[in-house]
Amino acid sequence: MLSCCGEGEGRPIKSLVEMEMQMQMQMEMAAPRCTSPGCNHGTVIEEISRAHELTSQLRAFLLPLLPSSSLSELAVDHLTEMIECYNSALSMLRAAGGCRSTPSDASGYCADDQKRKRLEGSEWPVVPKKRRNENCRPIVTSVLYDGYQWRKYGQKVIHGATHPKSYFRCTYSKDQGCPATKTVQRDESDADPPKYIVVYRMAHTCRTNMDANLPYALESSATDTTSVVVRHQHFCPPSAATPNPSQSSYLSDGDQELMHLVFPQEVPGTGLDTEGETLSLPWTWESLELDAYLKTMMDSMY
DNA sequence: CATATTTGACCACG
DNA sequence: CGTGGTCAAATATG
Repeated sequence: MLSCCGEGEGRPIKSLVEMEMQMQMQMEMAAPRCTSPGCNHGTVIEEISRAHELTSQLRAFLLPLLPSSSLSELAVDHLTEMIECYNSALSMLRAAGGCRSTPSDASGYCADDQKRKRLEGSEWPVVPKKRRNENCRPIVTSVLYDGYQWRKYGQKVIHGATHPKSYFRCTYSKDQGCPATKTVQRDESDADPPKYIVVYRMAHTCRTNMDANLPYALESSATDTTSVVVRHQHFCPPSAATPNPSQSSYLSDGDQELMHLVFPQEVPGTGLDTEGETLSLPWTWESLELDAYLKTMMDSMY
């Protein structure tokens, strides 16, 4: 019934590789344009930001589809690495061109390796009461689902900001000592769809998502349906996997609107109502005409 | 009962 | 001392 691990197994991978190549080409083409006289620096940043956003969406959309295989992990790794590259490129461009950066972007992009090493050997939740903006990865995106499971632990009204900032830590922070945290704050602009400034701190050390799901998928490998269902439970956006609003990491205080970010309006049949309270899920791509949607995504990049 | 969110308090940084 | 990040008790939900 669900063909995620069936005959269509190779298709997502193929699409993924093709799209990776195209997006990398776009990124390579965008950078040189930046150096030409009269180049609109902001436009280049805008284009790369768009590519970054689309890559993030692509990764989120493909996670539930990929079968459990080393090739799938490789593909996801590539996508993740691409996102990192976009971040790096954006930070370099912003630093070089003095362009507007996000509020938390003052120190620019920097890898988390430093901080990861610093935290090695320490026990959760030994984290500084207050962190600086060092070792953070600010991202401006309209898609909040990033494939990880987050637990909200705080919300603050930030001085001068219209919208509150939400604080999330990895769901497995206690179980596995994963130090990953992130903050999400809606951008001040009235962009449609609304943009969110997501600041990631620390890298995930937990084995979740792809890896953590492998045992489940393998155990139920006898029936593809079960396998897929389990995978959906883990990969679904938190708001979808946990219809209970109080158990959603994204639905607090005015964040109801975030629901559509997980299920973009271009994707039909998500079963979401406008209140974000009733979900006719599980979320399945079966009726989503993935190919058509991916094609639309790619077309929008050119 | 287990798990997740909410929210006021606390605390460190600048 | 103001601000932002985190804690933890209260609360909500299945």
